[in-house]
Amino acid sequence: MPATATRRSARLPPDDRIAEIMAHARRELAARGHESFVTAGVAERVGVSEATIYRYFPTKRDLLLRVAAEWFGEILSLEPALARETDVFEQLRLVIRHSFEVLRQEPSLSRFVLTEMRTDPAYRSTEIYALNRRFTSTVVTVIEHGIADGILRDDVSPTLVRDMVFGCIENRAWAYLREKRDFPVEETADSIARVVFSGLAVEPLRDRKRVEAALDGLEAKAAALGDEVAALRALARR
Amino acid sequence: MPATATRRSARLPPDDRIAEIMAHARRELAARGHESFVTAGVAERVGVSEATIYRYFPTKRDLLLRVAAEWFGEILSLEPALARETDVFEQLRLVIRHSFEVLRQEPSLSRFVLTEMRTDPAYRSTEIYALNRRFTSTVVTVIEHGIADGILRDDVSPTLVRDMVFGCIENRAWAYLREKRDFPVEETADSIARVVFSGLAVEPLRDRKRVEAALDGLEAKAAALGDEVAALRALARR
DNA sequence: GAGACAGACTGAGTCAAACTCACTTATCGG
DNA sequence: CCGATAAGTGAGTTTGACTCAGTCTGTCTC
Repeated sequence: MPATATRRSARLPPDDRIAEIMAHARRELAARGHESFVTAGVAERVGVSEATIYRYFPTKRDLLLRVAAEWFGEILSLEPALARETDVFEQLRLVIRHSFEVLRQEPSLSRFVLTEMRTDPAYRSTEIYALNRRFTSTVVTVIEHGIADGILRDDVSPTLVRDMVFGCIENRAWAYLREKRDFPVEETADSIARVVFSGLAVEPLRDRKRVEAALDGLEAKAAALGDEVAALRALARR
Repeated sequence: MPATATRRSARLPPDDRIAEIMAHARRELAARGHESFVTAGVAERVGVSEATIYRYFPTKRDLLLRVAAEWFGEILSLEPALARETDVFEQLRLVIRHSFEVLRQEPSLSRFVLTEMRTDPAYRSTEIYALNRRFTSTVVTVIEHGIADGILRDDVSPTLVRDMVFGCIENRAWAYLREKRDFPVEETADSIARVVFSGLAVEPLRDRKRVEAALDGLEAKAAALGDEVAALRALARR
């Protein structure tokens, strides 16, 4: 073993090599963002020639896709313990806050998913799509539960609410993803949850029903009293 | 004039050449999308060498930016006659519908603005940003008017509503921008406007106040009648 | 322990597309 | 009609994705 040996990577079984490439690719993606992600950089990190990467991944895009899917999967597996929380408002707030935290902690991944994946005509057959769908569906479920419990109005499509919530999250997050401008996660999550909740709450209507019942009662009573008074007056006049 | 002359473009004053390049670049962008927009293609369309394009535009990105800004400006100048409409709900519906129409009629431009521009760290100093801001601000104005007129609740940030509305529009439009899957513009615009409007409408509260006043009146009247009846009863018993 | 072999690995390319530059030449004021 | 100005370009360079013919090595067989 000569001292000049440029410690080249030893020969490895495919699965190990693939895992190693993906691990380094993730670091490259996290560090530089997908815009300046270069295969040569990954090759150097791994200590292997570029051709080796192309042995296992047909294209750079394919490598990025697999890396992103794996990474995204790991992150989403850390879902907040929604099940334990029973309050609809609190559940909604947790999901929104978790989204913001993911966006803030992994900006490079988020940017890639948001700008590169969504534009792909094959997006819907992507693993990322399935993962994202599973994640956003928690909002739909929460809303549906709210409706079932009679807490939320039933005349609004839960998927429309989902699109509004996540669309809003993205819009708010872009300033951070672009310019690293920090923003109040807690506060924003709270505002969004509150708008959705108060906008969809069924409470005003329920109040009105109670009031209507009270009105009916009062009117009946007033009428009865009126009659009685009239009767008494007639009696008194006699 | 030999028959073999490859009708090269004649020498032109800078402004004319710039205009010509931008016109052809727009066609190229519309036809192929920004992903496969190549400067060589534009050069060929114009009938000029690639170097000529680089004489007037420092980078391909710069050319695209200027083309997009011009194009976007023209489209947004065709704003629907919102001023004439006084109904808050109707105004909201019109803005949303107009957005969908722009997205559908110019998918290549939309994709470019949505995926390439927003990611740019310098986005906020872009002309596109200013234009987009002016456009989306109509929603903020509409909401603010609604609040001022007492039609909408005043405890919700209009800019949050703006982000929800446009975020939702984008999410709904992506399926179309990706896969040319058509979608019901009218219906979706209507749904969004309705959610926002009914979610923020102040009506239930106003109703309740009127009802509370009526209740107070009735209760007072009932009490008065009760007293009178008691007095009359006493009189009658005598 | 030797020889064969599969297949992991790579050096040295090709190719496409953005971008550059030294040079050419049309046009226009005088 | 001439010369200066600047519009225009052919022939590059560069960068980065991707390819391929061939090399080398760990393992398996006998």
